Amino acid sequence: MAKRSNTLLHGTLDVLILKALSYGQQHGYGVARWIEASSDEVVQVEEGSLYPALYRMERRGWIQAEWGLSELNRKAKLYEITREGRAQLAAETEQWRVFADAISKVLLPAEVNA
Amino acid sequence: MAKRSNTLLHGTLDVLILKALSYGQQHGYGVARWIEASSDEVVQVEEGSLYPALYRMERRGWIQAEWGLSELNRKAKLYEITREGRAQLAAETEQWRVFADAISKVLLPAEVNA
DNA sequence: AGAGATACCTAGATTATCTAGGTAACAGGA
DNA sequence: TCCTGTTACCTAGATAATCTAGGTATCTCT
Repeated sequence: MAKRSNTLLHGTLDVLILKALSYGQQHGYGVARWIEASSDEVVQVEEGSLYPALYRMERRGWIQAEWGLSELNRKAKLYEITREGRAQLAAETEQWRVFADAISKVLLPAEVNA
Repeated sequence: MAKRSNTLLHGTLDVLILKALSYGQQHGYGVARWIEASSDEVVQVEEGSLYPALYRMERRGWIQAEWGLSELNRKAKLYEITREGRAQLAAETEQWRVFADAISKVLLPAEVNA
């Protein structure tokens, strides 16, 4: 709805993709839809960001791809998270937790609900 | 301590600077120290990021600078938040809240403490 | 005299994202 | 049959923020 040129997304797209794939094999398009849906459409995944991210992550060994068919029987590249990817997911999730807590503490000092 | 090449910081440095200045006039170096201290050293503010950010924000009218003296009586450029800066601070704080909530909901679905 | 802290500045590299295009196949309605 | 919308993938180039790695100058303390 709101057009958000998402500078905040920087650095979080990878971990979101890993999270999506942690629930099972999925193709890129599906990963994007999953992220948008489970963030209540707050995060918009542009395809020009998505596919380069998938290549990057495959190159780094966090995910693996194979050609197959989507649920709708269309040609699709199916991605799977690797063991290294799961380790990365855990590490980045923790990093996010620490970072988000820190920023929130600075920005929202009134809401002392930790 | 940990060297964090902070890709997560992307987009949040500006709002942290605005927050720092919302408490009163301050020089760049002091802003950096304040951000680090109040984030419990989680956020490290590199000077190569800080000063370009200050210029950027002054150019956008969010802050205003004048030369003066620091608490230690050294030459320092003192920054003040403008009316537009306060509006920006409010907007970006709200954006952060929405974004952080969304990401946390995706990454930490077990912690349903909202 | 030298080290360390304070305070500022900048060029260039890096890197992730977005813009704005493109292909192809299929479904459904007019 | 045509046309639109959806699914699914891809990429070149632009944009933008940060980091690296230097630099200057002043002051204090040993």
